[in-house]
Amino acid sequence: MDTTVKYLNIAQDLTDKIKHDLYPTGTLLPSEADLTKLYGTSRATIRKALTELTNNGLIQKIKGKGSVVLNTARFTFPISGITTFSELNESQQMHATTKVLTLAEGSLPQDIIDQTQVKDPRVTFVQRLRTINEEPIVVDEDYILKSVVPNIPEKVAEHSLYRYFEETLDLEIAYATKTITVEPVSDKMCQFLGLGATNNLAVVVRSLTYLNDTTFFQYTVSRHRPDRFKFVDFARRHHHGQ
Amino acid sequence: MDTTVKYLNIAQDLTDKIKHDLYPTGTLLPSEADLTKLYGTSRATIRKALTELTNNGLIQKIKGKGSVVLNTARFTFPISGITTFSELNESQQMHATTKVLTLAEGSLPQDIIDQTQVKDPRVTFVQRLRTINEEPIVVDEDYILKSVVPNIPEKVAEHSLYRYFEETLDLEIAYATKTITVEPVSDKMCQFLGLGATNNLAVVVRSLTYLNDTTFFQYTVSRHRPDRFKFVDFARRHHHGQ
DNA sequence: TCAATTTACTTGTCTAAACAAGTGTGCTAT
DNA sequence: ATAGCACACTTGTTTAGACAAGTAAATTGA
Repeated sequence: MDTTVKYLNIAQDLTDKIKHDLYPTGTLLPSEADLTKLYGTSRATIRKALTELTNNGLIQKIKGKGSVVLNTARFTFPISGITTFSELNESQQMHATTKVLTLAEGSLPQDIIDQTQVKDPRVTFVQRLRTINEEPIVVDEDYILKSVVPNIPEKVAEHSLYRYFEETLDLEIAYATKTITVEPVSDKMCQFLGLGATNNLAVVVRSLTYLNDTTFFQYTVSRHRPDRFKFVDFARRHHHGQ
Repeated sequence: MDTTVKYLNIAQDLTDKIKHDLYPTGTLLPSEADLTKLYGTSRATIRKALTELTNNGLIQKIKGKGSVVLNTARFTFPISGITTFSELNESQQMHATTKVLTLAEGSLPQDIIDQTQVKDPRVTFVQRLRTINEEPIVVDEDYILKSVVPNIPEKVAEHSLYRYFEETLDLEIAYATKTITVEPVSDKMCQFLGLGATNNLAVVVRSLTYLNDTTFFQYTVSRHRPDRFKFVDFARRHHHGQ
């Protein structure tokens, strides 16, 4: 929490104050000059903090006017960015469970080997069923490179892979590429998800996850019940000028 | 194109060079010091340009090493951010058409009035069917506030709304919130999308779009054929530290 | 030979300062 | 009264410099 990095601390502090309605939606934040005095820092540092808030969709800066606090109420379900099931579960108040269906050694699917040019395709394969309020929501299949994570204890699979990666192994997860499609799934998958016979479609989210040093280390296929799937995104318009 | 803003020009130049393989995937960009000399500018400006590339998923910066060019080949279909059908159509090479099904005046749906607190709910309603290679792909329904855009010529609806907003009306589109869900749709919608009787599910993307001064001005509901829908995203991991 | 240290180079953070440009208020001259 | 202007305040861009901290290769010492 004490990041020792000023601009992140300031960004966190401003974020907290916005969430606690100390800076209400629709009002202006103090000007950069005022914030500079308030936090006893330089304007460049304040601006770096405000850039964070802008990227997170918390404020909109207007030249000549100031920083408007945006309505963040609709954003209580932020699945954009890389957020995990456990983190989602903790931020919301829900009765969620994770059941490990499979935990085994195996190899990365061939198309992913081709895509990532990985040398050593040995992986730990984890298949898990996630439920919320006793209702099946999603089946996650993770392929985790053994060259990066040699083994995964069963207890870890039952809880949070990411916490194990980041807190125990000190891996620095940096970025991921995701695709979302809708596809028919196998009968067994329909059973897991509790899908009726009339409809065998699931929402499939495929992720390739990379570490800070750009090494690929995890491939995930998540199959969601279509009637329980919701993806929320905040997007800024980049000026697509010629 | 000549933005007169240095860091954006540099970012565009570096982006072009990466796309043309002048800086190949997996190699390092010149160091910030070298780029400073190359472009005859300050390091802060170079760093602002590199931040753009980082946000766009083109490079990964590694402290002490440099900026690694990422494999952008898989990203030829970037629907993340706010990108429109027309822009997509032009960047890819496809035979796409737009057919205007409805162009009328109306009112914003009540739930959106509540969500946005808009005072004047009068809108122009545009319903359009998009096809690619003679195949129906998506039906877009746009509700555009008359208080911001008084009227929309039919010819504009046939081509690009955004080009009209940005280039003709000089509106500055800033950000949008999106949700993606999967929902059953009406029989008529099934007809438009060419969906068989066995399956009446469509991928529904709802967007609330805002201008630079935070005024809400457009609500869009897009219903996609599930078997033709693909959403691609690049996401960075924010450190969810305590 | 090999481990430890130094050194050079890299990115990350922070500061202070200047000017450009957009917004809004209020005064002034007509 | 009102149109126009000046002024104060806002964010946006750019510069130059300093130090911290991570990486990797070269050097040194045992």
